Amino acid sequence: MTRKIPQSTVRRLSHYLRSLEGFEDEGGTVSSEELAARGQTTAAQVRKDLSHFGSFGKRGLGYRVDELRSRLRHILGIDRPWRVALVGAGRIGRALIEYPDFRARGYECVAIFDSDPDKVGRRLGDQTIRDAATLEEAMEDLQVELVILAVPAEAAHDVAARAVDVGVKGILNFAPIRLNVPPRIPVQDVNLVMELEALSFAISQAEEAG
Amino acid sequence: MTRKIPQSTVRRLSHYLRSLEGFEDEGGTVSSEELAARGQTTAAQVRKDLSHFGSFGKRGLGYRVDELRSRLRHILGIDRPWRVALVGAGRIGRALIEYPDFRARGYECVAIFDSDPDKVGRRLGDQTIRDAATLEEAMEDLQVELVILAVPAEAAHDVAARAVDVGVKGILNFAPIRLNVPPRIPVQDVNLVMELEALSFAISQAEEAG
DNA sequence: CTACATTTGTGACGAAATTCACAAACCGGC
DNA sequence: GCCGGTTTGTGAATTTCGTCACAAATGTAG
Repeated sequence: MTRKIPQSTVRRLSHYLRSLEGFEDEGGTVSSEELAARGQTTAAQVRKDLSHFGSFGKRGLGYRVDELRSRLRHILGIDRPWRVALVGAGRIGRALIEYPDFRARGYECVAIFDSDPDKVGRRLGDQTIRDAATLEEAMEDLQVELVILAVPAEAAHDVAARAVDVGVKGILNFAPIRLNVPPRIPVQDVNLVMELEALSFAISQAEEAG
Repeated sequence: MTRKIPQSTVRRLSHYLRSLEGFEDEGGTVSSEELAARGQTTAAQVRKDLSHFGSFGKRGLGYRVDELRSRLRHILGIDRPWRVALVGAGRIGRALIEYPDFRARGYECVAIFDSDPDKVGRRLGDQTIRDAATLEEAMEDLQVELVILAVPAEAAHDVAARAVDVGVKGILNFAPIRLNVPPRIPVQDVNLVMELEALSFAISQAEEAG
């Protein structure tokens, strides 16, 4: 029932959940048609996406909003808290950690590291910035599960390897390189330059065509 | 030769370019095999991706590094400067604008807007933050081509519509909603919550399987 | 209880992207 | 100039993803 799930399906699930959170009608139901309208997709796609994970939803009625919501949270793995560490207290790292939705969705920042001596010891959010040299010990103690990697490209491989060594389960990678970690460790790349380039590409294409 | 290009191809092109920039060997050549090794893909995929845009590269030899680099820049539309405006001078917008690669790649921030009176008039980077109410006039004067939209979800639709009205060509959207703009206007969504959820999903899946 | 109006879940189909495999092109050496 | 070793470019096969269409299930009205 739940084998190879397309990445695009996961992104849509996330989007469905976002739509459902805008719903106030607690006890109500929602049809695949309605979800599709909010999500730039089709009703069939919504049903197919959900069917990968079982069949909740009643024929003739639709999906119960509250149930679907908690199912999606479970599927996406956000029905439990995650212990997160930020490595690299630069602009991007800070922006993310102070992002209000971050904590609200169960991502709990339990440690922040940086290698810059000027930053070590200062506070950020409710954490004191630790020396990156103490990364292994601290991550093990604090049982960090997830690392947000926001360091320069040169340092990224090293940090990733060390984090994986002490049992981290996944990495959100802002460094513009492909990390070389064992395949069992999921890595999600976020690359703002790539997004900008995709945009300028699309514009250039549109100009040529039009 | 260059019709419907998959989004995944564009992302890979961007990645190839990043790899090539790490190359010092100016006059040298690189094979699809080598590019694939750096890019988490296959040699055939590299060749197929490039073949969408013509056939540069010499059989038996590979691709000339400097030529491929400039070709990719042209394809991605970054062989010319882009006039960019930032709307929303919050954490995310600031992080992006101060990102060193940003300007280095030809994205020139020519205006910053915010609706918060406390922020209007303050400086950010080399710009003074303008009142969002003056958006139309300023964008037209400054010939803004590209908008980075980093405002709360409630305001995003309105700002997007107004920007499109005064001739903006594309939008990099950080608001967690699907913008409702004419299809001729490319929109690139960046959604950090979605990335985190994709990551926790992948981890949960890996745990179930392993 | 029956007829009817909905809406899901899913197998069959079609489109799209990736991989395969190989002929054509190129270089260097002799 | 020709041969051998390489590597591209690309049609064809394969795999993956999205769409369609419809039977099965459910609620409602009478």
